[in-house]
Amino acid sequence: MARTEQQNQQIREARKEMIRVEALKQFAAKGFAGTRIKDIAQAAGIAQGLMYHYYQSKDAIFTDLIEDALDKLNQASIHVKNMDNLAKNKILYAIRKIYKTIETSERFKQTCCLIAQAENSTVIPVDVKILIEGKRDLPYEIIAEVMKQGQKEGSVVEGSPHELAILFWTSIDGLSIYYATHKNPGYMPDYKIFAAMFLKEKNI
Amino acid sequence: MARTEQQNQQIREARKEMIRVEALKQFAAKGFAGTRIKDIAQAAGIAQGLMYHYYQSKDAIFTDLIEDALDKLNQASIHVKNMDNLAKNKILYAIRKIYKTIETSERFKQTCCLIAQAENSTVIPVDVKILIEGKRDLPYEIIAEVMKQGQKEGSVVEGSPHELAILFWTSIDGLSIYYATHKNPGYMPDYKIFAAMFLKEKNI
DNA sequence: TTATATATTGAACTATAATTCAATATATAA
DNA sequence: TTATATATTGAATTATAGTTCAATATATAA
Repeated sequence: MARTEQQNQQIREARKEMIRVEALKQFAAKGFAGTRIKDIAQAAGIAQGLMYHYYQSKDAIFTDLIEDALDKLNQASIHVKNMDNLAKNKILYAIRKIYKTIETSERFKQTCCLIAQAENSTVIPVDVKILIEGKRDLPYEIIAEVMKQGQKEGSVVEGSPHELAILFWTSIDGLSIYYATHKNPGYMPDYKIFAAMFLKEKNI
Repeated sequence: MARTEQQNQQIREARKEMIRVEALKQFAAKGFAGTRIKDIAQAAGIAQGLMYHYYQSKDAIFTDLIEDALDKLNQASIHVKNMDNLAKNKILYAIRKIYKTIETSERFKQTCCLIAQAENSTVIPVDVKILIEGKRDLPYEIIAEVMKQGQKEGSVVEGSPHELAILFWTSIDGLSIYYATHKNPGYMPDYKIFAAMFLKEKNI
């Protein structure tokens, strides 16, 4: 016999993780169509053929990343939804958290960028389209609900909660794409400025 | 002899315009890497080979579109810069104009989306990179100047004018990408909500 | 040390997309 | 009508990228 099954599992998972890390970088920066398997393999320091020992196809890597990213985003959204607090504070918490994490975590920034690109792209694998179809709405719905709550509480500006949610997420998308591709800045603009779009009181 | 030179010129320009219209649609929806020459030709109703009678390469079509788009954006920015008015009004005018035009003109929406994608993509032809390098800054600079003017006049919120400009354009980018790829809505959220991010007074 | 299961490589293969080109169609000046 | 310059086609060619595979390396249980 050779290695135990457990050892192999461990190696397998470590390699897959390496591939995922590099693939995320590439997909976030270049989009699905613009990313080359060759480049991912090169960045991960392995032969191109080895990619297919761990992932069935380019589509499969992308699908894996997207599924993981959407799940994390949804989990975070649910966390905001379940907070026992004023809508105003939920909104401020969410924005601060997103801003802070984009600033401090390269991987999170790339993840935001990946989702933003995938949700707005028409040239992604059908599996991914279906995945997005099923998981995309929750963050929009939750933010819309929080906006509605805030309007009842008098802290959030007037307007369709759904439109406010679109404004919220599209602005986050735009920012994360910008900061994922522009190396220089590193720091994000003050989150309070962004929050002012939704909150009535300026003194936050 | 056959046709006069003038007649040929006319045909040539009409065909190029047809190609540009369809290419813009495709590039805006799929990005540079995700767009196929075959699809542009098909959409334009011509043989694939004919594309190369009018444009040297896929790169050349893209470059042509980007140059045109950047020039239009810069012209519009200069128009805002030269307005003899309070910063507050310049900002409101700019946002209202952009929102209104994204709403009413498919082509403008696609153009916004094209620029947003190109400026944030690392997989575009080098010529286009250079083009963007040279022409991208003006809209950012002009909005930053207007923000500074507004801060002096007391109408614009505190914070680095440059950061405010980034927030301005990345949010526009996010929105235009969203509305270019999601067919259903058609109408944009109220521009005043977006404007509230930058203006101190809520009663606009 | 040896046997063996799995990891790894790199070249071959296949699929897809960009580009070229020889052949043909077309419009108009003569 | 005819000659001819240019438009147009579609198939051939070339380039690029994804995938497969036979050969080889490696780690460890026995």
